[in-house]
Amino acid sequence: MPIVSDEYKEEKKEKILDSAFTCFAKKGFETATMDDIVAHSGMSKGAIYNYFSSKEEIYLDLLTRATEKNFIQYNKHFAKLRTSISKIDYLFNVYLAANPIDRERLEFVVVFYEFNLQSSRDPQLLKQLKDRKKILVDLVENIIIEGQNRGEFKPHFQAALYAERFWTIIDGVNLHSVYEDFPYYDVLRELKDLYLNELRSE
Amino acid sequence: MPIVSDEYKEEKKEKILDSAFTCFAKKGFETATMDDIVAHSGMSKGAIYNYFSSKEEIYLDLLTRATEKNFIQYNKHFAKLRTSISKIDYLFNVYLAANPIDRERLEFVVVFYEFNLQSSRDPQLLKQLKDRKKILVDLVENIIIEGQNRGEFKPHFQAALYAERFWTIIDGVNLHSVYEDFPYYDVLRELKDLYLNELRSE
Amino acid sequence: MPIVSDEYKEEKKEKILDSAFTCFAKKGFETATMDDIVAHSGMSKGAIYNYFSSKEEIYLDLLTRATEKNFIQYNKHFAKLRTSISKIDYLFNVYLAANPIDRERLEFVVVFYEFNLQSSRDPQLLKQLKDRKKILVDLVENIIIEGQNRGEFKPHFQAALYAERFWTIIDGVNLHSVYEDFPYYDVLRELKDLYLNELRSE
Amino acid sequence: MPIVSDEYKEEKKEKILDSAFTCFAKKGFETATMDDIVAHSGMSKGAIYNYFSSKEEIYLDLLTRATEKNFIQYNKHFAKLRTSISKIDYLFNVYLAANPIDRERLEFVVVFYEFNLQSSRDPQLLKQLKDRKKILVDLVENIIIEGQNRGEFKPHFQAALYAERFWTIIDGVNLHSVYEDFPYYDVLRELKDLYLNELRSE
DNA sequence: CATGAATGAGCTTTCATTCAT
DNA sequence: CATGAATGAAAGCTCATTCAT
Repeated sequence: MPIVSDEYKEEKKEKILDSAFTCFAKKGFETATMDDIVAHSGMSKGAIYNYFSSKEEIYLDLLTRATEKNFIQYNKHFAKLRTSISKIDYLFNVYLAANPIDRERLEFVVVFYEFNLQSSRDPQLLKQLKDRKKILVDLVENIIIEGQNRGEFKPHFQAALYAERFWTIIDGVNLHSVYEDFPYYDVLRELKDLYLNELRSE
Repeated sequence: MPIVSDEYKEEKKEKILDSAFTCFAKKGFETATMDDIVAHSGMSKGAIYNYFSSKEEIYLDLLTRATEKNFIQYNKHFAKLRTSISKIDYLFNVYLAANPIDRERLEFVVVFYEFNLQSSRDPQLLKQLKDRKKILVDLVENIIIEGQNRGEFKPHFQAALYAERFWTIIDGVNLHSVYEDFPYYDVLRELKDLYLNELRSE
Repeated sequence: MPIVSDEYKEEKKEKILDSAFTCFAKKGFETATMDDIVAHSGMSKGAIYNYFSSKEEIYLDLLTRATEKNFIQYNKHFAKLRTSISKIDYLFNVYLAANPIDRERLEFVVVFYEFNLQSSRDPQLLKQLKDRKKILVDLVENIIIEGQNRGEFKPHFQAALYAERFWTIIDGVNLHSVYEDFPYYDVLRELKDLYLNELRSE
Repeated sequence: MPIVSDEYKEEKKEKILDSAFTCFAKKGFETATMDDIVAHSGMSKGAIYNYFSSKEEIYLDLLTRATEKNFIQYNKHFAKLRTSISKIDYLFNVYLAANPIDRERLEFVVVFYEFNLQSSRDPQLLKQLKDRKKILVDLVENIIIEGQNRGEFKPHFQAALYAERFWTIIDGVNLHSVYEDFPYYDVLRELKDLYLNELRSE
């Protein structure tokens, strides 16, 4: 008979993660302190350590959840779509719909890419990161293969490579969106058209 | 009346910057300590503070110089090239020639992009970064305009936008090279062909 | 009107003390945490605080009970013995019978002597410790006096001093048993013979 | 060309060790804090960490030095003595000369034995402790062998065992000296006479 | 009585920076 | 100019104790 429900605990965890995200976004992982998170969350230091055993664990959980959330969201939407082309189209549109100068989105991008870079120094983190990336690459790769089977896409393309290219483009554009006057929408729009035109069977 | 020559000073500065780069690359800016730099450079702590007034200043100088060095290198090479297309080709080749799994290159990439992301939090850094980026975008933009004037490239393309796209691609590919098994060469090769084919006048 | 019986309470207390002893033995008083005791006992933190008001109180109770237990055990056995010499003999034999490399015994020794040393810093603890020691010294002293009255022991010996010497020997040997290869049995045996030979009337 | 001399550094180290000893003696190793040592030494926290890399290292150095100091002192004095008996006599006298209620001596005893007990939990510490003990046992053992060769001592005694007994006695007496009214002098005196009488050849 | 989540003072340790030599 | 010992404000984390449920 637990004192509090699992929902209660999950809520607390999310509250901590929310505060942590805000702090990491504002200052970066290294620079943000546990005291920052304590102050922002309004919880006590001990309480936070009851839910996470280290600052790094918070960081990891944050990223894991973000990935999962996106993945679930994508798949959920794909269920409503018939053609493969509309799925790729949808993925591009997710990023095209984003407001490149939206503060919150930008913060997320920064925290997220910093994590990527940071992890290049830690084999354990890198492993996790690669797992995550594989999930996303596979997602696109499967759409492409499906599209090739359905005759929507050129059959001779290497699906895996083409999937890699998709995320390369997305990440390149995202990264550049930290520059205030980057023509995010125009560049991404063009790259999308290029991507889809090349892929489509004539 | 300075006691030591400017050359001497410049040499010392470069020695510090070299060590600092190695340390930042290995551990990241926050995690690398002044003691690391002291140990790697073989200089004393006081000596380093004679040339740079803070760890951050070292970081900034490092990035400024890196950009300048690249810019000078590019321009130097362009002088030998006649056609605009060969210049764009050269720029792509610089990155295609890079060994994506070379440790040192990867470390540079990581330090460099970390700096980009970090700067999103500091208006002063962002300003510097944007200046730097403008130099690089202008570099490509000018090549494109030149190529349009020479009839090498399609005339109706927006040169600025197309230049932005160039760096978006490069940065996207670079960023992904932290994943050990990223097909760096294949993805970049394809993106290059796509880029040039679209640009070229028929 | 207590809700639970005293037996119930005593049982719980002993359960806590058992766990606490194990934890103190394994890590030492300072290093062992209440969480360790909670984990080992399977009880809740609140429950433990219902029976003891602090970690220190647990420690004290533990030692008090250990002494009492020994004292009672000794006296119980003495009832069966006729001569004074056999009583001293018995006391030595208790320690000779101990396995010097037995993990549990060693842990008890360590916890016990740590407590002694710790108490030298706290007048209140020291008082308690001295009371305990007096009980043990008196125990031996009384045996010696008894033996002198019965003509078993040399009459001119100062019983109190000789009793002190007994425990000095025991504690010295115990303390050295933390060194793995200490010839515990041989040293104690010799010291016992010496002790008894000197004491015995010719 | 170091900024400060080695003597300067050694002095600082000793200053830290002195303060640390006082603090450990007053509160015990676990309870004494680095802030205590900082306050007592008058040095800054950083300065202390320039000389020792952790609280534990200070503790270890303290004990190592104490042992060495004693060992050197003993040997130095032995050089002046001719007979083996006078050497054993000297060793006993060192402890007989000690004032059992001297605060400083008592504190040293407590810190020292706490270290012994603590080390029973840490294989690395235990190793160090056993090395130290071997040195001291060997010291006495060699005197006894020497005395046997010279005809001063009974030839059939096991020197090693007899040396062990010596330190058992010393440690037993020392340990009991934490009880304020322990007849330290009388007990030790008796034990010394007993020890020497038995050892001496008739 | 039992529970275990919450508290927050306090711990060891780090490190950018200063400054006497 | 060079040196590296000294500084001390934080940092991440622990844990005895409390108390609402």
